Amino acid sequence: MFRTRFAPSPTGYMHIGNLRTALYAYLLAKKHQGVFILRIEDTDQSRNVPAALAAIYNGLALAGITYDEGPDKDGGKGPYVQSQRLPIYRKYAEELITRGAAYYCFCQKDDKPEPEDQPAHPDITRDPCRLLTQAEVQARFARGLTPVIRQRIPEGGSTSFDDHVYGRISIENAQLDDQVLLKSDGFPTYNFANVVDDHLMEISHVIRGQEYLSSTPKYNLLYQAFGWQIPEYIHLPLILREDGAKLSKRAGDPSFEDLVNMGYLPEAIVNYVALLGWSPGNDREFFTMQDLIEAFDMDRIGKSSAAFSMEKLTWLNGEHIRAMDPAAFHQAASRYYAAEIQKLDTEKISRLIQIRVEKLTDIPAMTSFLVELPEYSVELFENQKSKTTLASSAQVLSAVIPLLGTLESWDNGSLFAALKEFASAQGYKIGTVMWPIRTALSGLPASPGGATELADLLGRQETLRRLTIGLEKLES
RNA sequence: GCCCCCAUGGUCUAGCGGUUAGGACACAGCCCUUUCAAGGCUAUAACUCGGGUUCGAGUCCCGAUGGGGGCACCA
Repeated sequence: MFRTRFAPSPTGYMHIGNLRTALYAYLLAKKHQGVFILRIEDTDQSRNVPAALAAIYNGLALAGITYDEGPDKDGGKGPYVQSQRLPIYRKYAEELITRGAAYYCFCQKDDKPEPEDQPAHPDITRDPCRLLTQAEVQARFARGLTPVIRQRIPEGGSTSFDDHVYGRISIENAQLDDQVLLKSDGFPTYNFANVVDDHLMEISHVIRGQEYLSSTPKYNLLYQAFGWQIPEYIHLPLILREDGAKLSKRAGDPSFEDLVNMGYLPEAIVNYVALLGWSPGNDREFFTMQDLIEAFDMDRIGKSSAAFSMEKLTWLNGEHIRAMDPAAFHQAASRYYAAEIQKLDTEKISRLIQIRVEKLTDIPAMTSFLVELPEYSVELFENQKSKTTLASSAQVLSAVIPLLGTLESWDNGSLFAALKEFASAQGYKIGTVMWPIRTALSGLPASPGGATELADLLGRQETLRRLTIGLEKLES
């Protein structure tokens, strides 16, 4: 039975790296008809942000990642919030002491220099409390001191483990710190809570970032001390910025929610992120969540870190937008239409722009000309490819205004037919007729739709008004 | 500083001892076309460097270089 988990700490928002970790854990579970669990790791009281919990729930929901067990979905292995499991950690930490794999440490926090004060990290020095006798420990308790519980790392030797993506990793025990398992505030550290919970929640595959690679031996020592079965490890390569730096909110790198607000489709982001560190082994790049579940294979996760490319995401987003059902796209696009645009036929607009939109946030700028004709220069009427000049444009417009004024039906088909007929009757290349009209209607060098499509959208009255403005520009 | 990991075009990647080193993004050009986009085609662009092993290394081994990560009563 595959049981995987996503175990974020509620510190703010969903990073891209977190999203991918959650996604892979979800995909692996679903691929094997397993169970995906959400566990909240809120053991650092100083870092908890109340709203962050909501961000996690929203983020997962938005991404389409659904958990089978979690804080609000009891699967019999709860509670799924670590701050609600304090007695459990204490019990197991004390058990570790009896087993000789941990010890009480009465040193004060400030006894050791802060990491940043240490210019270069010295070799690991063992904590003096390691040697405390039972009696000495009792004496300190009697004085009212509250200790932390530290892991007792074996003196010599080395500890190894097998990682699904990185293979066998081996570290000298001398490199391993006697880390704190239970803090003086009674909360466990990540290092400990993780091991206890993964065991108790029967997690079969631990999926997490590569930053845990070198501390994993410490966790294994814990599993061994308890006599617990060690889970499969799947460490994921890091996601970097394109300049090679680490992705970080502080450096302005967007979170998952930020990207959604920037006009990216959650499914496109999920698709893109899935490809960062994993490859299906063929040339396929477009995946829905269902596709991913079917195609995902943990053996195909790569080892080297990947750079997050906004450009490629943007392209993939365009692919997803184009692949949308027109009705679905219209719905997604609707909230980006300005109030004045709503007076026009927005369904028609949606059909026109769907293949041209890369991000939903492109929509306002792409459509604003429909409401207000932009100020434009008369040179816009000159276009080499369409064989237009200021003179030809003036001729075309003056002839076309009366023609369209009396056209029987006003729709794209009729408009196109009428103008095409006009062009061939006058011996014009079709572009020579269409260009000045499109230009006068949009005031732009490029527009989402051709002359007749824009005319259809704007209606007869506005079309004639804009054509007249264009003609006046040409004649002045 | 010590330890761990990684290394194919600018970016994401395929490759798993014998390939004209494949695809995608981006870029440039052409075609299509009522502008743009989309689509189609073409071009430019890569195995970090040394040593081995082998008849034969992008692929295996060692080293160097470069990059990343870890070394908290943070996760």
